[in-house]
Amino acid sequence: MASAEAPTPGLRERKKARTRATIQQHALRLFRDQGYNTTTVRQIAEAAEISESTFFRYFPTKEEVVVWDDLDLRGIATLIDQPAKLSPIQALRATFRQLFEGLSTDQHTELRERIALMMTIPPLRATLLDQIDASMRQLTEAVAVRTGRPPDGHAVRTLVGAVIGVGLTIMFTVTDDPDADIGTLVDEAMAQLEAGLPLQAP
Amino acid sequence: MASAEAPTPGLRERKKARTRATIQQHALRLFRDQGYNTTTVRQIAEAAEISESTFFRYFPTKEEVVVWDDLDLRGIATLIDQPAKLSPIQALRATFRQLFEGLSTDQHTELRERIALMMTIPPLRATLLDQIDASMRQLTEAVAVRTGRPPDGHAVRTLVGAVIGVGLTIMFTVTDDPDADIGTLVDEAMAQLEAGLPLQAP
Amino acid sequence: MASAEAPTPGLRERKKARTRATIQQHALRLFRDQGYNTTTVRQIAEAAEISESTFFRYFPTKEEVVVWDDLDLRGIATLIDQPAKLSPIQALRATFRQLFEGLSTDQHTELRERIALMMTIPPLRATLLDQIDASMRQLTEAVAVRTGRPPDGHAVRTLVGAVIGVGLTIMFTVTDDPDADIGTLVDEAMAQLEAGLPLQAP
Amino acid sequence: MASAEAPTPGLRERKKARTRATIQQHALRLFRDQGYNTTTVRQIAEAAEISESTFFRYFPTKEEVVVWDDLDLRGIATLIDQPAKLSPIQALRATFRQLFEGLSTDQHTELRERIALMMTIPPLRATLLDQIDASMRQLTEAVAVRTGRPPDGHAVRTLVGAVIGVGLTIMFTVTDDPDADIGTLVDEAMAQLEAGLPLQAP
DNA sequence: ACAACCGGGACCTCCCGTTTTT
DNA sequence: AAAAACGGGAGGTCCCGGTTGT
Repeated sequence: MASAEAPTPGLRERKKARTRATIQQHALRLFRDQGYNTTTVRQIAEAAEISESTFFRYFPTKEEVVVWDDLDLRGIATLIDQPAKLSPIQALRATFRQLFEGLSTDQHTELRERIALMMTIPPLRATLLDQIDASMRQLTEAVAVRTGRPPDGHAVRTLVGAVIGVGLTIMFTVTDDPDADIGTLVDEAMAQLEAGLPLQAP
Repeated sequence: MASAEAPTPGLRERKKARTRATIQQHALRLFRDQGYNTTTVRQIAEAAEISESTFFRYFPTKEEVVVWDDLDLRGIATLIDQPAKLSPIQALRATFRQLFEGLSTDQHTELRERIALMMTIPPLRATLLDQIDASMRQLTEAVAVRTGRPPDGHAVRTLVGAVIGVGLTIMFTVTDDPDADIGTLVDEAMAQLEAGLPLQAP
Repeated sequence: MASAEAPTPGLRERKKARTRATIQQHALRLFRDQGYNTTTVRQIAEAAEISESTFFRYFPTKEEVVVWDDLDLRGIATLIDQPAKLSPIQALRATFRQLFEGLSTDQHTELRERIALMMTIPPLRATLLDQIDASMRQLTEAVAVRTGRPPDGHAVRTLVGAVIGVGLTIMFTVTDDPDADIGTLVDEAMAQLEAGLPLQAP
Repeated sequence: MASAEAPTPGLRERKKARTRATIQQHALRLFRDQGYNTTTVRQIAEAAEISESTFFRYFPTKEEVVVWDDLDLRGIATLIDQPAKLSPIQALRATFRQLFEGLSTDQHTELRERIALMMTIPPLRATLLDQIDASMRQLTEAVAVRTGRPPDGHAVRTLVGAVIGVGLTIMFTVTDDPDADIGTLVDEAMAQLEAGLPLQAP
């Protein structure tokens, strides 16, 4: 199978994942309360009840604690599992829907906060291009596999570019309007892409 | 008066502006050569032949030295001039075609170099988000006007997002492959968008 | 008895010795390739395919991995085995000859590298005096036993001092000239000591 | 001119030199009292009443605080003045005798204290190798000149090594036994070297 | 006024002893 | 008994505000 991971990854792995999530939650809370630059790694470590060393074992830099995300990983796996008869955009739409439906309210809030931070804090904005680049590569590869086309073909790249672009739009929107629902925005946008971007002149 | 600025700002002001520009040039050169984080303020100060203290008199933080306002999109006027019967994507495609056809070889080369710079130099990457934001706003406004829809509607934003996204893809492509022709890439991508991103599963 | 070691130390002991040697070899290679301070214990452990904890079970500190040597131990045993009729210097010369003859080419190279490291890396230089001190005490004791003199007598100490001193000289020589053969240098120097340091004014 | 420096280097320079010396003194005192590894840079900084940053401005690493160029061997001139008919060892013995006879009681005490310091304080032990190296080179050169042999020949080097080695022995002895008379120890040891290290098996 | 200097603190890497999991 | 993980803390670089010297 494609996802060659044990279904229950062992106690160790689960604990690590939990610790990782805990650190991120405390960090985001502190960032929200008192700002990014004025929050020290030491404070995060104390809040998460770990040592500073452990923090850096989980996140190589302070920036990564905001940037890190396992949505990409899960997203790819979910995408692969979509029925083969769906078109790429349909498959992506289904994937996103599943991903966002699986989020609890807390996770949804956290996601929004991370987006807002990434769009707002200069050193984090600086890393956004890397994020985009990485996401594009993963998506391109997955779409190429689904459609049997070469991953460096223009058709695949253009489609992925459009998807990433609407994602960016939504990140701007969410940053401006904290009440917006990400899942809904994404689904509507994907529907529009699926329909061929119908927006005729009046 | 506060807002009363002299038309010729006086010798002292001009000298300050020149120093400011000098510092910025040296900083950007060093950033390009050896990266942002690995370039120290001391090195910038030495290159610009000033003291570290003086650096901080001109720029409150190291991050500020990167502010960059040169690039922007000129094409709104061309977009507005397109025949009203064209759909937004058709109008955009025509606009881009005219813009790139109007470029001399030198201009084309320069454009590619600027793109490669922006994608390559970390602090410029950091400002890319501002560029994207500004471009999105302008495009959104123009498309809203063309279509008579509200500029904050999701349909318009999604369309603009997709266009910007394929633009990003092309910037990545051009950076990787210096022989690619930007105009052709853009036109092909817009054609694909116009066709509704047809990419069915095999 | 303290000195009662089994002649064949048992499988477990032999395996430990082999692991110890493996760790040391990888460490020395890494030190040579990328420097002492810039080589981490983690890298050594990975190269030797053990865990960090295991590294510290075999060597209490990172420094010890360079300093450690079983030549001394074996040297004393070999010295004791020399015929009683040999003078101390003759016995030492025979001992050294046997020791160096027993070295493979690889061991010889490794010995030279360790010497060069110890002479070159500051924190290791710092431990050299301890090495010398320990060697002197062992040698003094052994020579005192052979000659039936008190180990704190000046005659014994002076002789041992001279031997250690020429050893130091050879270490300097080997560090400067990597092509020198340690065994030959030692044997020549011991011959000269045996002859009473004949070096008359012309 | 060789030393192209102003005779009075300005208040700033003098203050820097004083700070540098102060830091070094406090560091060495702490190293002696509580060991090198167990003394932190923070402690040194506090003792010298500076900040940690300032410490690292003066010394790039903790190790560097130990660089020490004060001690050196003055005796080459005396050695050269010895009658040409003396063998190298005889000449050295005469040289040492004259040097130690010329020492006042205070100078003798100070010499012993410096020896004890160098043997006791780890970072100074670390520099001992440099001292030995320098001494060896000077001695080698002088002996080579006296005997008309090449300074890189093994005979000369071995002889010098032996002399340095007995010197080391004596330094150990003096450190252990503060009542020993250095001059006497040196003279006896040189006599033994002169006699060809006679120490037969019983 | 401008350079040099200093202090304080954040970030991050590394070492190494201790605890937990397998 | 081996590994992995963790804790604690030192070393060392950098940023940036404030002070002192020229």
